[in-house]
Amino acid sequence: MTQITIPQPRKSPVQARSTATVDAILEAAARILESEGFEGYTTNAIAKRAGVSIGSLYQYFPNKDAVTAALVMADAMRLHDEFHEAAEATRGKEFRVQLNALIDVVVAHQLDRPALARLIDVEEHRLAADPGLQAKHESVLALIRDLLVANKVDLPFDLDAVAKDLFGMVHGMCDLAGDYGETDPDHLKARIRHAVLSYLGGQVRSS
Amino acid sequence: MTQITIPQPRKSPVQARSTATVDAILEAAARILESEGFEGYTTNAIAKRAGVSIGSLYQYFPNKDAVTAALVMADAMRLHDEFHEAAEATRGKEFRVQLNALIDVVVAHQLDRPALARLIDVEEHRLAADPGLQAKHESVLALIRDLLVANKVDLPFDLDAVAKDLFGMVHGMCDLAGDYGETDPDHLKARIRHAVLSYLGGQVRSS
DNA sequence: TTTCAATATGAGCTATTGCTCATATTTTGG
DNA sequence: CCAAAATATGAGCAATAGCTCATATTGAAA
Repeated sequence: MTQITIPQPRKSPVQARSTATVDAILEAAARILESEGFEGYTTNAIAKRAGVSIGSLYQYFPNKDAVTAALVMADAMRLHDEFHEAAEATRGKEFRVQLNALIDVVVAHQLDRPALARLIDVEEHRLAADPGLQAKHESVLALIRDLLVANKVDLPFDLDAVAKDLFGMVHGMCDLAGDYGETDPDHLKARIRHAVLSYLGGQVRSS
Repeated sequence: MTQITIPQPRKSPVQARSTATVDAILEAAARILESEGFEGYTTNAIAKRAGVSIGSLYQYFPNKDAVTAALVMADAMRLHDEFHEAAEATRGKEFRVQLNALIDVVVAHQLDRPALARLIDVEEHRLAADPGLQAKHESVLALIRDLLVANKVDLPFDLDAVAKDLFGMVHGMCDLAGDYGETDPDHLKARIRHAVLSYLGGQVRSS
């Protein structure tokens, strides 16, 4: 596995104009990845679709990987924030309600743009060195684990592993559902809830 | 999503010599994907690593995608065959035993070369048009579903969806375990069994 | 208004990629 | 042993990638 280092942005945007440029570039990058895959994912294509010159792109991103890294980071951030919001919004409620809220977030995030999610996943691995990314992931898993601890879940496995398992299984089920073009998100959610709740077994009672 | 058609092999190898060449090319392709990712995955690199001239590669594969398609197909075939063997070997035994055998196959397949498995997954999507591939997948899912039917699993979801869910969740758990560098496959298997068995809930009894 | 920093532009350089083709070598069947 | 078929070779072409840089435009502070 080749090691990849992502240099810091060449310039930080200070005027409103340039922030818009950066945003347009990231949005264009996402859209191209989604519609063309890695094939059409070139810096020239990104710039063109963003309605921006190639020179502008390279004024804010030192290289192609930096664009991708920013895209991946934005995605991770979104999941992270939505996850924490959902946890906040259901604080103190029934364990089952809290779990459902978190499941909804992950399902929505994954089903929103399935093709994009999958490719971001791959790039996420290639750029895994980025400590910021790992921190976001750890944070999401930690939140799940805390929820398990708070609700005194007791299983023959350590809770870190359980947190990973839950996240992984939800992810995996969404992926395959996306592949087979499942249309009804509620049916999927129902099954995922069933999977999660039964994994946690007798542990899920009303408070 | 750009549509991709994979032309048939230019020539079919007939002598032992050329079969070896084809094998070497596929093995090299796998190894490069695994160690360098999409970055280093070029036809020239594949030929070089296979110890074969670039001309030879293009004598058996009409283009780069054809190499990838063959690689993906070989991988799908391996999983498919191992899956059926495991099902055969445990035919008539307890449901739980049969399930465990199938889980072992998937875990082994996924944990064997995790990085390769993930990239193959992506390419599998890009080349999803291939009917042969889809057939293998359907076949694997059908086998799971048959197992569920034979054991009179009764859940509030249709069994096709359940089969997908089981496959997806196992896949997802393996993926994440691989990401976090879990070393002990037995611990992972134990958790996966727990997840699968509890999803199937009270349905899993001794025959 | 003037001045300078911030931002934008895109022609085009260099490196690399997928791939071809004319040629050489090996194997096989008679 | 010999032709014809199968296989192997690799220099190099056309296309395209990532990226630079000299130049132009815009915005804001004075």
